[in-house]
Amino acid sequence: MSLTAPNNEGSGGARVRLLEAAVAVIRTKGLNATTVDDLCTTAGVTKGAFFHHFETKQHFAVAAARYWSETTSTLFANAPFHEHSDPLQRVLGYIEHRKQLIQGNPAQFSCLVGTMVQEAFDTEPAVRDACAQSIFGHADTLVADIAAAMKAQPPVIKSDPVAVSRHIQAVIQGAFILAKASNDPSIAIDSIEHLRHYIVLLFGHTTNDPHRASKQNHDLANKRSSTRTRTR
Amino acid sequence: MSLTAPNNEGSGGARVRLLEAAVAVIRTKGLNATTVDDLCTTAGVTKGAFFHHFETKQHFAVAAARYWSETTSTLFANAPFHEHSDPLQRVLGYIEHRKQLIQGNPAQFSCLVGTMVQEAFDTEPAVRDACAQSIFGHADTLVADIAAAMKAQPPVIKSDPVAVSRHIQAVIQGAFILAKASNDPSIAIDSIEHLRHYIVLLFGHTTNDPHRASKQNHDLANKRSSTRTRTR
DNA sequence: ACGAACATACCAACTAGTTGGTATGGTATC
DNA sequence: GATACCATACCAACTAGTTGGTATGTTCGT
Repeated sequence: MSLTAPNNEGSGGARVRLLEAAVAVIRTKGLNATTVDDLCTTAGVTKGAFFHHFETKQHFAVAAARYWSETTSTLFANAPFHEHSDPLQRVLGYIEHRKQLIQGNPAQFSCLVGTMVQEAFDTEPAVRDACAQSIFGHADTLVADIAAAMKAQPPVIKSDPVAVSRHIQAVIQGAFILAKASNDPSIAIDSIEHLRHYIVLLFGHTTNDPHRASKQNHDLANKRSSTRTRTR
Repeated sequence: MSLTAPNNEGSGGARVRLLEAAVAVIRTKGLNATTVDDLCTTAGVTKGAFFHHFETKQHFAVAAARYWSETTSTLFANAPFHEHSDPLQRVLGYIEHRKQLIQGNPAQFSCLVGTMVQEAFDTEPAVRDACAQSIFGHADTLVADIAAAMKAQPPVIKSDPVAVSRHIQAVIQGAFILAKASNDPSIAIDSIEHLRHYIVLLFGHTTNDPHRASKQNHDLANKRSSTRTRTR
């Protein structure tokens, strides 16, 4: 067993440690303000390790976006809201799930790729595309349920399931910006709540019953082991 | 008259030229990627002028946020949607107005302070606060109309006018992020359209009449001289 | 002539990326 | 089953270029 290893993870961990560091640091400072040295210090590795695993900082940003996609998609795939039998309840359960993830500092609950794409969209196409794949790939996971809900009960305003799934992401991303500006998560939560109202109204549930979906979701969460770690 | 002046605006213009440059450059590259030299080159002035007018780059960012607030608030104050007699139509007119401003490159229609706050919220409180004042100050301009609309016709789900005004801003900000990621303004437009649907549904107008507010707004715009320059 | 509004030249600190080297674990050979 | 060989993972020191900021002029309106 190695006694000289400076980190306590043994060999092979630098890459993942750097990507984890990216999630933490870039969400607080943004992509351009995050230096390679920042990342190395946070990850507990040296610059040599960084450029061994990643050709350039830009390549690293792309890898970070993909890493973000992979880790978050796993979390959402295992979230309890999928167990609802009704597709509309699954959609509302997703929104409720997103709402419950919003707490603490914006750097802890906001979206890595939403932050990065603002800085990279016009200057680094590769990073932008990786962020786009992350956002729209995530949105796509909602389309089937939205479409099924529309088939079961036609919306009061004719809508495209894909466009609705993207609108949901837009509201969430916008809520993060307002939370960052105000330094107050509750403002983001309020906006997600309005998003939930919209979906409810869109499917003709005009009665105001704010606790219904929320309660069902909560019950499901208690049935399982709560696997909350972080948000998207 | 000066013959030696390197810029064609005469003396005293450097400050405004730098602030105009900030709007253009920061919206495409972000705050941290924008160097002081970038700003000076774009503005056609030298570094000496920059640091004559602004103590530090951070102070400049605060000034840019305030300048953004001032210029955009003037534009919105003079927009034609205020002429609607019905408060709900004024709110829908605002949304329609925002939708029509979305075209071309995201750098041309997206929000300066929404971009900046993502980079500055945790590292530069002064910049964050200036951005917050810009966003929430703008949202506040909608509150009176939303409240009046609610008094005239109670919403189907009880809502706070302030929270609704902020939700509107959240959707718009989120729409910008999706437009940047996809490099496609139409995705942002789709989301604003869903926002309009939400307001319509919230006030009980369950009939799908998508052309009504849009048409009225368009008629108003034709009555006046179109003063479109740029968005917020 | 005097201060406000610039311009020019410069610097110390920082940044992405490089170089040359070391530690380690696996594998083929005998 | 020891040894030579090698690829991968990593480290410390260095470099060329960039960055925010400064020190010292110069110009111009009044």
